[in-house]
This record gives sequence, C-alpha cells and structure tokens, in this order.
Amino acid sequence: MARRSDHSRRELTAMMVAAARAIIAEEGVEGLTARKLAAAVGYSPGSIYNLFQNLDGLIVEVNGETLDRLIADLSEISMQGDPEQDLATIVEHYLAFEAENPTLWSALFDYDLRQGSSWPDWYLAKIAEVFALAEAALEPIFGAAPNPEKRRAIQTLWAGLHGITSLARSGSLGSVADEDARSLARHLSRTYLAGLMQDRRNA
Amino acid sequence: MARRSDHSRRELTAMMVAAARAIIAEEGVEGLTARKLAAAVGYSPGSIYNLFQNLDGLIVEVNGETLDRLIADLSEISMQGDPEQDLATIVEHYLAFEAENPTLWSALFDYDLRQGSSWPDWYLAKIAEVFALAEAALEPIFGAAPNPEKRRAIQTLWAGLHGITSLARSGSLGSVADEDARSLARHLSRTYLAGLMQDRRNA
DNA sequence: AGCTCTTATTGAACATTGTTCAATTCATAT
DNA sequence: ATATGAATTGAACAATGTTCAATAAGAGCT
Repeated sequence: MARRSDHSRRELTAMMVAAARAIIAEEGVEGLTARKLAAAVGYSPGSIYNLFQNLDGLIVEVNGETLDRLIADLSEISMQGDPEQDLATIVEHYLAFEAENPTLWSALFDYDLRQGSSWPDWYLAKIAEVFALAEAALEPIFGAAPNPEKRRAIQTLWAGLHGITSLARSGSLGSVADEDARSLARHLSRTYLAGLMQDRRNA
Repeated sequence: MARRSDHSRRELTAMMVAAARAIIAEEGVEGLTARKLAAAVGYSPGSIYNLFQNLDGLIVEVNGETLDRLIADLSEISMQGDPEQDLATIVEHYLAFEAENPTLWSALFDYDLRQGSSWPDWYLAKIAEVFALAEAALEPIFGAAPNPEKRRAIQTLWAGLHGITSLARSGSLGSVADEDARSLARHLSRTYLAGLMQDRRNA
C-alpha cells in the first residue's frame, strides 16, 4: 500500500496528470485506462477517483496543459504587420504543433466529453486565449480593439484548418495524404484571407 | 433458436444494417452494441460475426447508406450557373442534412475506424461522388472537365464546413452555438469563394 | 507510549463491452 | 433415413470505468 505521506494531494494530482499525458502522447487518448494509469504512478485504480471525478477529469487537465503549450508556442510569434505573412506563420505553427503532438492534439480537438460533463470555464478561457493570439495577425485589417469580424475570421480559419487535418487523418477526404492536407491548409488560409480583404474593399 | 430459413443471408444482413442504422440514429454510434443489435433483430450476438467481421463493418455499411442518401439529396440540386448562389445552396443542403441526421452524420465524419481497418474502396468512391456533385457549382469558374483546382476547392470548402460544425458541436470553439456555426459556415463559403475568384483574376 | 479519530488507500466486485468458438440445431442432398 | 455442412447459439474471456466496504496510516491528544 502506498503510504499516505508519500505524496501530498497536489503532488499526486500532478503525478497522475503527468502520467496521463505520457500515456496519451504514447498511445492516444483511447490508451488511457484507469488500471494503466494507476500502475504508472504506483497507486491503485481506486485512488484516481479520490482526486478526479472520472477519467474525463484527467483528460481535461491534460488538454489544459496542451493548451498552455500551444499558447506559449503561439506567443513566440512576432507579427510583422503583414496579415498574409503573419497568418501563414500561424498556420505553420498550427501544423507543426499538431504534427509534433498528434495524439495530444487529437485529445484536445477530437475528443468528446461524455454526456453530462462539459469543458470548465478556465478551459474555454484558454481556447479564447489561443484565438486572441491568432487575431493579432489581423490587426492591420480590423484594428487592435476587440472586433466581432476579426474574431469570426479567426474562428472560421481555425475551424477550417481543423476540418482539413481531421478529415484527412480519418481518411474521409478520399486520397488526401498528410502533405496534401498541409497544402490544403495553406491554400485555405491564403484564399480565405483574400476573400476577407475583398469583402473589406467592397464594404 | 432462430431457424436458419427464417431469413436468407442477404435478408439478415439487411436487417442488421437497418437495425444498426436505427440505433445509431437514436442513440449515436456509441449506443451501438452487439447485444443490443442482436436483440433488435431477434438473433444472438454471435450471429453478427457470421455476417460482419466486427461492429466496424456494420458502421461502414450504415455510413455507406448515409452517403447514398446524401448523394441523392445533393443530386436534386439544379445548378443555376451562378457559383455564389449554387455554392450557397450546397451549404444549405449540407447544413440541413446534418441537422436532420446528427448522429448518422457524426458516424460518417467523426467516427474513427479502429487501428487495422480502413474504409473500403466503394466507400471512398461514394465520397468522391459527393465531391463531384458539389464541384458542379464551380463549373462556371473551372469548366466542366476534371480539374485539380476545382477538386481542391471543394475539398477545402467541405473540410472547412466540417471543421466549423464539428468544433462547434464539441464546444471547442468557445461560446459558438448552433446557429452561430451555421452563420460561420455561410460566411466561410462566401468568403472563400470570393478569394478563389480573386485568385483567378490575378492569374 | 498508547489511544482515538480522520482520511488516504486498497482491491475485490459489478455491470458492461467486443469477440470467440465448441456445441447444437437445422435444412438439404443423397 | 442418413449424412453433410452450414447457421445459430450462448457461455466464456479479457477488458473496460467506476464504486465502496474494509483496512491501514498518520496526526493529535493524554
């Protein structure tokens, strides 16, 4: 039996999240099982449920960390003031991050919480932070202040990238390979931006 | 024991696919279990595996039917020769079909086959058929003949719509409700098309 | 030291899952 | 009738997430 003073509640929580992240990174979210996680931290399965309501609670924490990393990654971009170039940079970061963390990414954007639970507020705040960072690329067009159209443009583009990579991964786009998906993603961002600016000119 | 002459192999296969479709339509793809399906057709769980390699095989068949319905639905569109309007019509059909068949749609585009199996060729052919129908809207721009750019445009748009609706459904777009997603979808199609035509003008 | 009390930890248990396969039953051909 | 071969069964297996009574452990107190 693990001795109760081996780790504080906080330490054990952190250990479990770390172990869960390692398992998801290695085997995907479907590889995360209670018994495997328990073995990884040297506790029994039941102990997981002292700290988390269920396995979804763990996944939420892991995704939260992934969002932190994504935020850190996007924060390093220094915008040049050219929407075309800056948006392209964001797309490259998006694609690179996803390529380097495929299973964690999938847990983040493909995983559906079971009926009854939903993403907590701090989680949605992190997603909003991601979008806010991406919006910076469009400041030359829409200004620095919060702007519904700017917000909508980033949501649309982000979702579009997600659709391309996720359909390509599942094979539902027909014979679209990995590199094709990357090319489609770049094409979408370029073309969508062109349309945006066209809209602006006509308005 | 069900008597072997109650139903032919073909009949029983059809019954199982129909029952599987009903279950998925009602409870989603995660509600499809071997025992529930067996009870629905009045056979034992083991009988499923006489006709299908596993449950994924059934899901493939159900998705195939859904694709047939989608193809039939899109086939009824009579193109007006105006890409803007015709593309908008396709988007409306996309959104309407998804809204009317949410769980079947999810099985079609969100479900991941387990490691080891992949979509059969006839399945990918149906998806190609869907895309071919949508491509008709872009004939005024790219011509009637097969055209890689036309193909790419439809793949991009379709994937983009998928990304918007799927992220909105999972809640990963922040506070984007159903109706917002529909609005984003329309916006994407309009703006992307504008970008496409801009590209053409510059080329 | 001992005794009590609170709480962390366990691990067996439960219901449910997909899938397998020996045994059984059935229809048909001989 | 009898034999053959295939359809059907349902018990069995190995997993799964989750629960919870039992237990162990440490802290506080005398």
